Amino acid sequence: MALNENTFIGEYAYTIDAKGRVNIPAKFRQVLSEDNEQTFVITKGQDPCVWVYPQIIWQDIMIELRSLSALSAMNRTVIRSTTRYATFSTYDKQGRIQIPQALIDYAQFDKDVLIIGMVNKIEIWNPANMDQIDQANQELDPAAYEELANKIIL
Amino acid sequence: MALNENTFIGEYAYTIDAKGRVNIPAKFRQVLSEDNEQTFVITKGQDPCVWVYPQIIWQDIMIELRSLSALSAMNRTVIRSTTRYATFSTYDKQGRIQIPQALIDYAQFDKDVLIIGMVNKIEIWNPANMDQIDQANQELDPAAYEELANKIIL
DNA sequence: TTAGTTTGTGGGTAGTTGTGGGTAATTATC
DNA sequence: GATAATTACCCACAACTACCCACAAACTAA
Repeated sequence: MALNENTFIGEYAYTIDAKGRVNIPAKFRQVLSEDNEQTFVITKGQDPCVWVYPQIIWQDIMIELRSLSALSAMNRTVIRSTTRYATFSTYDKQGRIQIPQALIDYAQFDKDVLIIGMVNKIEIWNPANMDQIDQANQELDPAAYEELANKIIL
Repeated sequence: MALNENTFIGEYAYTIDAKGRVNIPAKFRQVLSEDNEQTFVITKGQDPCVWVYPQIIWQDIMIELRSLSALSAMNRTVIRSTTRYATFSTYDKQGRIQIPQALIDYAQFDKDVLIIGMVNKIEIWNPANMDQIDQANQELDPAAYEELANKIIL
């Protein structure tokens, strides 16, 4: 795999139009591997946002989910929540994907959206929700956050 | 890896032009390893400055981030805050990279900038901020200096 | 010193990108 | 099966970006 294939980083302020279409940032389209065939899987995020996977990555997620035992109620919940809202979507000639209405409602999209590269997937947020949630997560356990961040930042 | 590959030292006074472009010092370009493909990752520094990684070094950060499960809210926050302000940037024929507007604002760049080699990454400062912050940091905790002495021989 | 090369800085132009909207095809509803 | 609603595909355009050329200053070598 080429150096940065299917690796998404950065933040982009875009809009969602009346038809529920959102542009995939050009930089994200450029790092998509060929075998993705311009197709993403759009699903519900764990946070109040929308997750968008390249279909190649999604296949790996499916394999992982398959390996989870269905005996655990927790496992079943995880499988259900990631699978339930998932749809395939190929972007149009302008590079836009269509967000299903159910997810627009869930993530409370109005017009402006924030698109964030999350390495192996893409998050789409209502900007108003973003900072609020992120802040709250960080304050859950500042010490643990600090430790983890220090381990990663070079 | 050759001895001085991707190792940046020294300080350079350059300017940022109206289009937000900054020159990468020739000496820095010369020590870049081939596999960097003339590409850097530009992101927000911990101090009020801009950090620039060769993409090879950034790759290590990405590997760490990929290993974090998205089921943990804390992990998601760490990934988000790490990648949010980051962009890939290949330098142009004149050896310049483009600094995103958000980072120009954050680091308060006007026209003059100070470029500092930080061994495995590069820092870009507004010269006015530089002295001030550096001074403050040194006075922060003399004891911490002593502690560091046990780990590093200068 | 002088000529040739490299380096830093500025700006013009063509192509790309984000966004809006129109029309035809498809699907759903009665 | 007819009509309405939705979706897919196409075109248009302003704003932005990448790429190219130019040039002066700094450096290098003879």
